[in-house]
Parts: sequence; C-alpha cells; structure tokens
Amino acid sequence: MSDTELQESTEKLEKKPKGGRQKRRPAEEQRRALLDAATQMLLTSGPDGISLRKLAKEAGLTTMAIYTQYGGKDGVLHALYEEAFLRLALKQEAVSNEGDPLNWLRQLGRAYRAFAIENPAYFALMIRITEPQAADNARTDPQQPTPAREIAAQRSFQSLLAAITACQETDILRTDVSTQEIADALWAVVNGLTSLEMAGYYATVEDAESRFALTAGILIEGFYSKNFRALAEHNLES
Amino acid sequence: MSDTELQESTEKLEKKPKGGRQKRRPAEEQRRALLDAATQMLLTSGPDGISLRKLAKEAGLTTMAIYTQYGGKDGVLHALYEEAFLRLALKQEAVSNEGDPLNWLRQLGRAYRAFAIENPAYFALMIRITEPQAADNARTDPQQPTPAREIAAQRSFQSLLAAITACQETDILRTDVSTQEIADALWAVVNGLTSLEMAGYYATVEDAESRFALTAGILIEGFYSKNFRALAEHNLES
DNA sequence: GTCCTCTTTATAACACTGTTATACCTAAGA
DNA sequence: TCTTAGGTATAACAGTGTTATAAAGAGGAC
Repeated sequence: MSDTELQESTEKLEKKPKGGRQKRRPAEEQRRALLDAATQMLLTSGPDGISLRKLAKEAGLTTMAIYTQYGGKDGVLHALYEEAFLRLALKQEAVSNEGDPLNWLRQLGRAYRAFAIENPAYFALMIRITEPQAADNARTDPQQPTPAREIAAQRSFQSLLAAITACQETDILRTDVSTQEIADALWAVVNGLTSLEMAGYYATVEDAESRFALTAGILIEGFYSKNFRALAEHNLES
Repeated sequence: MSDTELQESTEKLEKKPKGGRQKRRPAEEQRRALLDAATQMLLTSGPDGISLRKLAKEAGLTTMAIYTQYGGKDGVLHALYEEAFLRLALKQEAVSNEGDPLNWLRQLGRAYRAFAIENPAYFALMIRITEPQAADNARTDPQQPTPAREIAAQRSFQSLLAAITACQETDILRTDVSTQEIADALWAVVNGLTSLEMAGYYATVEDAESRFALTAGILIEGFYSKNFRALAEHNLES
C-alpha cells in the first residue's frame, strides 16, 4: 500500500477555503499529522481507544485544532472510515481480473476476508458505522443515504459488480437475476461470515476457512447458469 | 412475552449470597428495578444511551447500588444481552415445529429477521457484543469462550439445530454435511442479511424482503439432498 | 436481647471524555 | 500599514465510569 495513493485520496476531502485566507502549509501538515496519529491510535487501541485529547497531545496540538480541521471526533472517525474503504478497494483492485471470471469472483471474496484479518481495527470501524441505527430513517428518507448505503457506491463494490458482470457475460452466472441482486447476496454472505470470524465465533482458523469456503461456495453455485451448472456436474462426474 | 418467563430466567443469574447475609427483599427489588430501567433506557435511547447515573436516578438509587448488584456497566449490559437472547429464543420456540420441517426451518429464519425489526435496540446490543475484538484471543485460548461463541450454546440456536436435524432425518437436507455446518452457514447468512437491513442498506422493506428470500432460499437449496432436489425440480416443471 | 461482623449503602472525589465559550494573535486583503 | 476574518490556546462546562471512605444496616453467635 503506497502512501502517495492514500494521500491523493485524502486530499480530495480537504475543505476548500471559503475566503481564500488560510495558513495553508501548517493546516495541511496538521491535518495529516492528526490523521496519522488517529490511524496509529486506531491500530493499537481500536476505534474506542481514540481520544481527542490524546490525539492532540500525540500530534503536538490542542484539541481545538481537531475541531477546525475535522469538526470534532465524528469527523476524524469519518476520515478513518473513508481511509478504511479506500484500503479495501485497493486490495480488491489488486486481485487479478485476468483469466477465469469465476476465479476472479472467488478471489474477491477471499480478499475481503483477508483484509479483515490483516486490518481488524479498520474492519471493526467499517462495520461499526454499518451498525443498526437508522433502518427506518433510511426508508423514510431514501434520498439521504445511510452510511451503509454509501457502500454500494464505494470503489470496493465496483470490483464485485465487474466480476459478476463478467461471469454473466460468459454464461457462468444466471442473467435472470440482476447483477446488483447477486452482488448484494454475495456481499451479505461474505460480510456475515467475516464478521462472525472476527467476533471469534470459529474456534480455529481452519474452521473459519472451511465454513467460508462451504457457504460462499454453495451460494455462488446457486447463481450458476443452467449451462455452466451442467458443465460443472459433468466435470465432477468424470 | 410474559414477564414471569423472563423473571424466571433472570433469577437464575442471581448471585448466590456468600455468607447467607443479605437484605433479600430490597436487593431483588433493586436488581429488577435497575434492569427494568436499563431495559427502558435501551429501548428509548439505544445501547449508547445507557448511563449509570441516569439509571440510578431513574430507579431511585445511587450508582453504588449498580456496582453491588451488577458489578458495573458491563454487568448491566451483560444482563440486557442475556435478556435479548432469551427473548429471541422465546420467539424462535414460538415457531410451530409441526408439519413440514423445511417450512419450520424457513420460518425460523424469518423469525430471526422479525425479531430484529421488532426489537432493533436488543438486536443492536446482540451484534454489538458480537463485535470484532478477540478473534485471535479466541483462537489462542479456545477453552475460554468468546461471547460470540456462547451463542452456539444459547437456547435460540437449539431450535435451528433441531429444525435442520429434522430436515436431515426426512431426507430433505444433505447428510454428508454436519448439522452444525449447515447451522453455521444459515446463521451467518441470516444474520448477515439482517444486519445489513438494520444498518439501512436496503432502500425499501420490499428490497430487504426480496434479498432475504433470494439469498436465504438459494443457500437452503444448496443443502437439499439429491432426492429432494430431484423432487423439487420435478414439481417445478409440472 | 445484646454484641460483633460483614455487606451494602451514601457521599464525594478521581480521572477521564467530547464540546464549547472567550479572549488572543496571526496572516491575508485593501 | 491598517483592518479584519480566521485559527489558536486557555479554560470552563457538562457529562461519563469507577473507586475510596465513612456511615448504616442486617444476620448470626452468644
């Protein structure tokens, strides 16, 4: 993971100066120092271990700077949240999309799980904001997207949609179900399995891996096209 | 939901008096008053809205009483957590287990989702403690069960295991995969779908229902036995 | 019934948290 | 250079969970 790539995306979020008046150099440095300290704090102590006062002390600033730069604790968490999705997206995009589209799809699922295992703090943050809070709220006002709803528009979701589309175009997966529906189903399952594993539900890594392979595998097979299903069964018998 | 049933189970958790010396009547009343106030606070303000000071004031006690009765905030949350699983278990057991075992299994899944929709605060609490925290910890010391691991031993899981066993005995579901494996798979999917819905991922209730039906349906079909699969396809064609 | 002991109380303090009001000061525009 | 809008620092505010300490209560022993 290159820092420049992360930096690029982070700078997009920079607030545009309203009146053009700003201490520009120090402001960017502070933003970055703050985010770096927050990242470090997230990795070592988890999402709950982040304290504004410790954060300010770590970055050599006062708490007020956090408010001017990020608007408060929620702003810092949101920035980390976006960085988490960016890191996931980069990992998804690192999966080779050449060759068998079905293998590509499977590798995407494995990459999702691998990301959670490698970055448990980031994963915790991601599903934390995905927490139950405003299911009704989301329905009453669908125009205002809930954090969870944004995920569908995230970069990391694009790889999944592309892989499924490729599988549908090569007559591996059914086309009588929309790409979005298949993506939703696969995401729900992969995320559900990974969440349980991270929560310590499975006793061993082997257990977690076998459950993941079994469940995700069965679901994907359920979306096989008729032709591909016949082909797969034929190959299995011979 | 009858209060007596809940009371029964709650009293099981009562700490046994070490020396036999205790103000018995007031102690039990306080415990209950505290838990009732906590339940009320959970339902109105969510898990984060619970404050020990407000709780004590609501129940007409001081904060110290909470520490002697529950040992602190974690103790209160744990009590609510157990009550949540008890309520879920009662809802699962209310599903009729007569007639078609496959229908029983399907209804159990729907009951899980219905519980979350009817009791969003309880559901939030349940998956909150199921949060990523100690996956590694659980693996290094499998004897000490993680909260998430306890779920498998909970009453609510027993219905699921029973339904799957019934389906296996009537040659509806495969027997080359263990009951536990099927239960794990179904739970991961149903919980994953429900979590996403409660997080506001699906725009409409119809969307959520159709995704639930599609994904859970496909997974269950993947566990069909050969005979039942042939039978199902035959019925579908005619 | 009286005394002793141990537990539960109540009060208050401790060490934090996120947030905000109020001055101060700096840096940019006219 | 002067003015002014902005960021900065200090400190206060309103909370939080937890804990030390002293007063009060109840139960068993005698």
